[in-house]
Amino acid sequence: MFEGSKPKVDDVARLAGVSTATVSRVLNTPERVSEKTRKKVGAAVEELGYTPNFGGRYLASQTSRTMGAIIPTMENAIFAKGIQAFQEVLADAGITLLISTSSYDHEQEFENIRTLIGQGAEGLLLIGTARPQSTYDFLARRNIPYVIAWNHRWDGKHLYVGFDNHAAMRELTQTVLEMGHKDIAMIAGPTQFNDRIEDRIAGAKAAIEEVEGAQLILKSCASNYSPSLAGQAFAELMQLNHKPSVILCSNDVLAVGAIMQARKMNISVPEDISITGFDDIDIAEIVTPTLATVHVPHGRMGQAAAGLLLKMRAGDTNNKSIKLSTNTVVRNSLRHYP
Amino acid sequence: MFEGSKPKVDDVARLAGVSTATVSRVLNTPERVSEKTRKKVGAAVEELGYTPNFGGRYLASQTSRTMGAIIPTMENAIFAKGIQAFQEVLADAGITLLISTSSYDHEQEFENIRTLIGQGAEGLLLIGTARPQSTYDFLARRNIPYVIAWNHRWDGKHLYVGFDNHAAMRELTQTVLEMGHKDIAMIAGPTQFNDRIEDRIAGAKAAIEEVEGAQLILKSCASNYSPSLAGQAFAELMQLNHKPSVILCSNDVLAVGAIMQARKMNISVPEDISITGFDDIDIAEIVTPTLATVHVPHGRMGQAAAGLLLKMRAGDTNNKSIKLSTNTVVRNSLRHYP
DNA sequence: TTAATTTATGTAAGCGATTACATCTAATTT
DNA sequence: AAATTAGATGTAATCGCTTACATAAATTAA
Repeated sequence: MFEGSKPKVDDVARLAGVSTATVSRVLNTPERVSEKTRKKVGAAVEELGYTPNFGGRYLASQTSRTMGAIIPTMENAIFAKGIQAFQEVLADAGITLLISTSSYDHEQEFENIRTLIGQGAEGLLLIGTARPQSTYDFLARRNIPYVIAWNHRWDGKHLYVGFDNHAAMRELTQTVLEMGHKDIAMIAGPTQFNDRIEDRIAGAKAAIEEVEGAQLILKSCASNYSPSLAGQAFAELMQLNHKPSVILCSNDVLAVGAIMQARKMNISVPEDISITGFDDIDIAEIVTPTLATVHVPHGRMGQAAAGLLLKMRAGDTNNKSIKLSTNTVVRNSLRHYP
Repeated sequence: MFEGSKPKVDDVARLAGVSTATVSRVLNTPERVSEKTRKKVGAAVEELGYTPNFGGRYLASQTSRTMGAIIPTMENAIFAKGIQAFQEVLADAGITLLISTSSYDHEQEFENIRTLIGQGAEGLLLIGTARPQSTYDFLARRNIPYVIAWNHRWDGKHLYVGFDNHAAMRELTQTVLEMGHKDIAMIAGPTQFNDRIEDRIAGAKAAIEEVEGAQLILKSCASNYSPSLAGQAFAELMQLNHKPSVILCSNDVLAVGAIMQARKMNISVPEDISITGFDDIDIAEIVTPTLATVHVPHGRMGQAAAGLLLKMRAGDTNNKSIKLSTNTVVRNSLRHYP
């Protein structure tokens, strides 16, 4: 009780009157130990409050039962649900998840990858594809299984567990076009470290090019998760002579920023202008008017990513990317034009 | 490049033509190595893409440079900002953060604690005080530094980095009372694993008892983070003969649930009824009407918790709890009565 | 009953790093 | 120039655990 130091296998072994090997077996392969000793050892473990030291275990067994996830930020709800689901599946399989955030920075992401690998991560969840080739080379050289989530491409370069941002945005845009909109603006954050946004922009463009007379005004926003910067972008769009009738935002956070700004400026949505988002996070249904957006199955994506990594960890080499479907959700922020 | 196996100190040492001890010194105490060898070793590390193995390092040095945080859930934005700040401070100090979620379950939290300690966590961030004594005993026996965040009590039992939920709720309630409300309802989630909610309820009661003729109807909600269950609780309150003029919700998520339900039922907030929340997360300003709530400095709390744990890790034993101040934010969902 | 097999347990060699201590070289002092 | 000291590097023990192999005990077969 007053011993600050942690009990070790030897302590447990001594108390239970067995060898350290037996203690280890009880912990790792209980079926190989007789009922009787199993109980003795169990009692000793309990009494001492023993927890195996990860370092020793990892070193000896060469397996860490650990995986890593690197997300751009936790502040944004976009990743929360997916990561939560990811973690739950791993926890059920007895795997600990290490999470770190890269702040949308390649160097920091690389540092995080190094650290996680050093910590013994047996698999990595990465968000999106945009990162230097050197990072991929590092991963390949080390032979670390990883999956790319939140996006899906057909390039066959990586294992994806995500959705087709291009197709999803294209579909949403088609819906918008069918409603009669021709003058379409888009507020999107930086694409430099964010392939998802890049694909969404391309998807919108593709849809618009198919319709005669429709045109896109692309307005960039300095951040992908700052409602106030999106509000600023909205305000600038409203100063144009030829105003758009709808604004597609690259995600829900920006869309909400735009809606809030519209309210401030006494511009009513959707009467004066329609606004759409992407992701369908909680706020999409909370904001007034409710936000038309693209629904993304975040939970299922996290689960699928975990499942895939677990399979890879088990040695399964014949794995395929998983494409999840999204769907356009029309809500009050979007209406027919005129 | 094609070697799947990870390079080890020996590999680096061989390539650089030095001993493993020197490689280790370059990595950990570079000032003890001559400029020349430092460069040689650095080049070798670079060429091999070497990352020290955590297990070996931890075992030998007895220091993991790792801390753990256990939060009830990630789905709820309530913890995101604080944890993000916590992680940033740790990362700056070169400490890796391990995060796991307990789903508001004591057993699972205990399991997580064991795992994190096994992983070498040198400090733990826990949310709130409500957990079995046995968990605290375990922590004490192992001599693991921990801080309790998201709450602050004067009992001197733990190191807190948080705010006084009781006082904060009391202050909000006083504001409500000063606006003339007498019939006050409160929607609160389960208190069983959640001391913060318990304190908030007590705080509201304390304020109400001070005012003659004021009374509290406590309506419990089966979850602390389900807007729809809060909506249900709201609907039930609306069936009372003697309806309250204001509903205090134990957090913003529940408050938003109540507001949404009110809208569905064609009850207007705040004309027909006022609603308040707690936490001041993003949605408080997004929802219509904007939500009156208690502002909590989540970011500063995370930073302070990290700072405190770092100090404890450095051996500083004379640490004190940190109480952060909150403030009542009156917004449109709350108005004078009548 | 003895031999063969199965099952349970123990012994001891690593796993990959760090670090106390020893050694060697170079710089400084006397 | 010899003696002392400081600085750089190497040698080898060590951290806590797992596991291949060896051994002992229990069971089954012959």
